[in-house]
Amino acid sequence: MPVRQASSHSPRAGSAESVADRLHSAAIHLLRRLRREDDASGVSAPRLSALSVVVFGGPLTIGELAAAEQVRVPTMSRLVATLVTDGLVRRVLDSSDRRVVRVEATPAGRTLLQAGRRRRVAALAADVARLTAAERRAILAAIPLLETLAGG
Amino acid sequence: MPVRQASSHSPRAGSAESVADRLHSAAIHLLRRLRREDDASGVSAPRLSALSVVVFGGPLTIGELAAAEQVRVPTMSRLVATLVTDGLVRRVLDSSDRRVVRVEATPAGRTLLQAGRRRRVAALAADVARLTAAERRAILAAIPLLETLAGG
DNA sequence: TTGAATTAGTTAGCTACGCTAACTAACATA
DNA sequence: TATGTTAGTTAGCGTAGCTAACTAATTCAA
Repeated sequence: MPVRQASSHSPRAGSAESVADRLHSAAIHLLRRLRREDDASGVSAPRLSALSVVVFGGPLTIGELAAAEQVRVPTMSRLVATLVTDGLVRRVLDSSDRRVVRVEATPAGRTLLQAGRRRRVAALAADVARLTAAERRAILAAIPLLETLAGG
Repeated sequence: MPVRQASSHSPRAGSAESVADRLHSAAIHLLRRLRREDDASGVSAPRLSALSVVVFGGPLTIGELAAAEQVRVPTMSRLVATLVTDGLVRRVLDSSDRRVVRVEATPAGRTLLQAGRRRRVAALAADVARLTAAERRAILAAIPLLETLAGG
C-alpha cells in the first residue's frame, strides 16, 4: 500500500504527488471501513448520502441530486427508486414541467436519517473520540480541504 | 450532504460525532472522484492498491494480502486472478506448504505501478499543488490519523 | 498410521454501485 | 407542425464486496 512505502519511496515527503498518493490510499482504506459499517446498518453509504442531500437540501430534481452527489443521472435515478421503495423519499411531479421529478424526503426518511447517521458514524465517532483534541483538530482542519479536492 | 448542513446541524462543531460525520461524507466524495480517475487510467483502485502492496511488500500470501487490504480472502483471490491475467503479478507455489499461494510482482507489474500511480494521482496532485503549503501540511497531518481510523 | 480437524485458497452465486447507450415523454422553437 | 432539446428511465455491462460451499494440503491425536 502506498502509505506503507511512501516514506521510503515518495519523491519528496510533502510534495504534491506524495500527498496525493497517500491521500488516495487513505481514502480507499477509510471508505472500505465505512462501507462495512454502512452495510451492517442496512443502508448503504450512497443511499444515505443522497437521502441526506434531499432531507437538508429540500426538494431537488434527479439531475440536481446527481450533480450534488457527483454521479450520473441514471445512477441517481436508481438510487432514488430504491429510496422510494423503502419509503424514505417521495417523487413529486412539477406541475409546470411534467418531465421534472422532484424528490423530497418523507417523515420516515427524515427519522431514519437521524438515526441512521448516528448509527453509521457511531463506531467511527468512538474512534475519533479516542484521538486527542489536537488530533481531532488536525482532521477537522483537513476536511474542508478534502472536500475541495473531491470537488476539483 | 452532511457537510452542507453540518455546521447548522451537528451536535457540536468539533465533537467526535460531528468530525466522524463530516469525515464520512468527505471520504465518499473524495473516493468518487478518485474512482473516476482510476477508471480513466484503466486500472481500478483496488487492483492498483493490491499491486502496490505486492510490489513494495514483497511476496505475500493471498491471506496476508487480504488482511492488508481489509477485504475477505475470496475478494482478494479474485483481484489477484485479474492481476495475474493482466500479467502484473505471478503466483509462486510455496514448496514447504503447497496450500499457500505466494503472490509476487512481475517486472511489468512494477513498471505499470510506477506509471499508474503517477497517472492516477496526477490530477489530484495538480489540485494538491494548488493548495498553500500550510494546507498541504494540514492534509499531511491528517493522513496518518485517517489511516488509524480506517484501521480501527 | 490413519482419520478428524484445521487451514489456504477457489468457485459459485448474490447484491450494490458505477457507467454508457438507447429509449420515452415533455417541452421549446423555427 | 416538425425538429431539436431536455429530464428521466430502462437495459445491459463491469467491478467489487460479501457468504456459503467446496477442494486440497497439512496437522494432530487416538
